[in-house]
Amino acid sequence: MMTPEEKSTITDLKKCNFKEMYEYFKAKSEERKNMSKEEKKKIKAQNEAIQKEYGVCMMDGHKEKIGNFKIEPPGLFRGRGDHPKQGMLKMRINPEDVIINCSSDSKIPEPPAGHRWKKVLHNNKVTWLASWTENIQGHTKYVILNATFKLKGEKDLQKYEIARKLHRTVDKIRAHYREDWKSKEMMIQQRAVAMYFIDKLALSVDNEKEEGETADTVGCCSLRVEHIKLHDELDGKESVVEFDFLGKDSIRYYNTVSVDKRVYKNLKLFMDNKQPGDDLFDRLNTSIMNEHLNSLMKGLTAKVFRTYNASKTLQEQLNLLTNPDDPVPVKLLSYNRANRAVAILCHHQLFNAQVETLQMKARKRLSELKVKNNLGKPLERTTDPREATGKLSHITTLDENKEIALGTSKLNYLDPRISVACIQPYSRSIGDECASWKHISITLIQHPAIITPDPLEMSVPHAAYFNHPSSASSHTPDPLEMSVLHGSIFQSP
DNA sequence: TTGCCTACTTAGTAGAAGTTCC
DNA sequence: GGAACTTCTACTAAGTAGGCAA
Repeated sequence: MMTPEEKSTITDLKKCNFKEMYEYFKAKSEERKNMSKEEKKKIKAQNEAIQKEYGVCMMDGHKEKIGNFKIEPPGLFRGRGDHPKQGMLKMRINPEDVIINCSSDSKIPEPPAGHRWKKVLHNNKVTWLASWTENIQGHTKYVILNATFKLKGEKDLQKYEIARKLHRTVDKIRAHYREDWKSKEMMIQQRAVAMYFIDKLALSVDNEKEEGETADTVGCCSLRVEHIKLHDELDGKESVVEFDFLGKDSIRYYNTVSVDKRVYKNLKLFMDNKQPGDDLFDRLNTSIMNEHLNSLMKGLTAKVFRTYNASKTLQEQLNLLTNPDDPVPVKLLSYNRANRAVAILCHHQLFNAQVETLQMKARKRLSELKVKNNLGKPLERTTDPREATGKLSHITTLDENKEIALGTSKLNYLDPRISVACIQPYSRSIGDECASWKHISITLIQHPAIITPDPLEMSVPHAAYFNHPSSASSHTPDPLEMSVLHGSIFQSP
């Protein structure tokens, strides 16, 4: 930050020499690297003490970890993609900017000496503990609990239950929107085509955002004419739609899809007499869509289709790829491939310069190891699993996951019960080799729900599935008692 | 109907932390 | 024992969705 005097002196940053700063930070980083074991230990202990004092709270009588108890430090706003506010200064937050939310009978946290809080609330209808408004976009930021907290698991369970409810009625809903393609009313036609895209392609929904305030990204409802091209025929397929747009986080979505003839015809109509920058679905927005969805099924919103199709894909892939007799490494490879199919569906990407180098190395090692094996084929069952070693499976996974991020779907889209049901048979068949379920699941899958099979030991996000009283309902089989086909939770009720 | 606001949920990235290899 | 590799986690941006008021 510059003072007014500095601002009048420094008019062109290109003429500044930042070498000293650069050297300073380089030295700092070097210093960190060269720290002795004792110093590292000391810092770790200090951090743990801070975590112990500020990183926990009591909620409904449970001790819960707080996710982000440290306020965001000042710095340059990064933003993703071509963000108009990229590089703006994110100001320091002072206690005077912070609202505290806690029970009226609790001990109100002390502000730092010489300061006071903006406000202290006692709102027990929300989950946040403190909030402030950031200066870049004027958004409210929250101090919230860590993802492992009880309520989060319960809400997750609800989310997947709605997805399962959708499964039971999805045929009807699909038939309904197919019928609506023929509607005389333009809004209904547009709504039905958008639903088809959301369902078939797992596009995100997209709410309108203020122009010039954020990067120019779109979702299904805000697609513009310039984002799609129609081909009567392409590569031997008929009625092909070519999508090309920037979605959430400015990740490019490029896809060519052969669509239903009626949809193709509708799209032509929607694009008629429009400029490239015009809305494709000009009569549609997310609240129209969600209101309609809720009338078809209580609790249904557009994003549920993504959850449903993701979990359904996992289950289908697991059924297709796994065999109860597979050895553990092969099982793991199959699980990762199924997970990967979901990540592809949901378009979760990984861009990292390091990944490229890692992949190259992995591929090299893979070709050395693979000679007698056929593990390289994506999404196919391996024919001779016994030949697979854990190492080879691991490297194959790495190789196949180029630019595909698996974590997001694991965390937000995959019903953990499917994973539990899938590896359940293993806990019986592996026997003494892998001493415990715990060992298997930690090695196999870093899935929040199945770090350990013991519901009483679970301290992870989806734990509520198994240890909350309401989850004892008929929809939530005890993982230890499950005798369902591995991976099958989408069965008829 | 529209715009705005609040309160979550979903998302990718950097780098710390942990593990394996030589 | 340290370098190289790999995984995990903190961080925070960017979505979704509901509610409310003009």
